[in-house]
Amino acid sequence: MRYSKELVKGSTHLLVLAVLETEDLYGYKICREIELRSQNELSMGEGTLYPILHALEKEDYVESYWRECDGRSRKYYHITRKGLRHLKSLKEERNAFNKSIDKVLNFG
Amino acid sequence: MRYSKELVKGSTHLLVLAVLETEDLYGYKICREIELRSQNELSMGEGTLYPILHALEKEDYVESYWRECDGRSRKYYHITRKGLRHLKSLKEERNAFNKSIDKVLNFG
DNA sequence: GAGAAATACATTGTACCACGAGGCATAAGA
DNA sequence: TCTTATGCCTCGTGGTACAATGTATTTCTC
Repeated sequence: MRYSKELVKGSTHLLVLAVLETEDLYGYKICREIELRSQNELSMGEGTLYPILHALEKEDYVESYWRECDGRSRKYYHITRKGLRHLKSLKEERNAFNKSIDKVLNFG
Repeated sequence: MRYSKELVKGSTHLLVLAVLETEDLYGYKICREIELRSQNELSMGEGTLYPILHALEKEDYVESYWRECDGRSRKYYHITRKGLRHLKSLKEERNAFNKSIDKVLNFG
């Protein structure tokens, strides 16, 4: 990513789930979608994305299925209801965390 | 901290420098100050803080000096001009990063 | 039609970093 | 006296983003 590796941590699952909230997508397309939405300010490598997708699937936050299209097989990911709840809680955690940081930064 | 370890990453140096911007403090007090300012929503362990202070000093973002007070020796840290510049850039990076995340979350 | 670039999946090894657990010592309060 | 708070520090662990690498297909360019 453009940002320090450490800042990015903790936001990757959030980003992936947020993109999948809109529509089912396959891995490669998720990377492109994150770049598109962030106007190329964020870009998640595939070496980062695929392990995340597998982890999310293992926890039943997403489901995968293969789909043939344009004579090409792609592995699509679909966010589950559990995943939607998780996404919501990740967003809330992010908001609360940012507020806490702001308290320290803008104290007094 | 109350928050997931990963969210916290990338914000620790920012927090420490932000606290030192106001006044010189020693390690133990920095921990307490972060708790105070965040109303106990953030709490940095000493095992986290001290390595950070040493790293910040190594990069000339802070300077340390020993001071005797109340019959007790404490190692105070002072933010340098270089440290102030670094703090400013960390704040800017944080703002930009949050905006980028928001773009992905609130797309379309 | 040949070669390059994009598409698409994935694994592995590395480096970094927050944190808990410990260690040591002194001062204050119960 | 004993516990708690203060105050410094180190080390081992686990988690995680990422680069590097591998494989295969399709599309674009010359």
